[in-house]
Amino acid sequence: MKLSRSFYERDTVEVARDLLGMHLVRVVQGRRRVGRIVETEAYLGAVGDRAAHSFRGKTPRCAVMFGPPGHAYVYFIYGMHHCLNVVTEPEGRACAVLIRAIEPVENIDGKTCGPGLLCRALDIDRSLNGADLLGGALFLERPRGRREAAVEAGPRVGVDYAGAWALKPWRFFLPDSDCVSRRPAGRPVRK
DNA sequence: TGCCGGATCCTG
DNA sequence: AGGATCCGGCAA
Repeated sequence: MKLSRSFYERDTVEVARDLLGMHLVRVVQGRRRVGRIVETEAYLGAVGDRAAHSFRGKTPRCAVMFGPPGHAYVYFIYGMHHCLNVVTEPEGRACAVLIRAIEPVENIDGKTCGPGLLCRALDIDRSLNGADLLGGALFLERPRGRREAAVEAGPRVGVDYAGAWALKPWRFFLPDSDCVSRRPAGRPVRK
């Protein structure tokens, strides 16, 4: 069942946590590519989050964040990767949730553990920036029989420049998944 | 107009 | 540890 506008129009941290276990669906040439979301991060433009693209106000790149909830904010980074966000909260708050990792469920080729990799696997680029997530090309679904799973939180990845905001535990992931782009801070996992 | 660095990923 | 490789955002 497709997630409704009201699902997105809520507190961003809650949305980020609730998105774990949901299915991300990308339709390419009538074929559904589906992945299970296992890692997200909340970005709160509304409260001055220095790590958020919207922190310094509305610019052409992040304009979609200032729009209505339930739309895709896709940006291009490091000259070679795309990242997918979903816009949250009432219009104008400029908040979004970054989708960082999915597990393959249906018709997925290639790696999907990491924001750039999942966009490559799902053929997501800036042509989808601003796309309505209640439309047919890109949307999220609550899978039937979605099971309860352990959730962990920690600091967001790659935002050390954001000072105190970098410490906020706004990264959420399913620790039981082996498809998490980066382990929590601390010692690397040994085998 | 120029330049600096990034919500990343891969290789060595 | 460092390179790839574009472009957004800010300073000048």
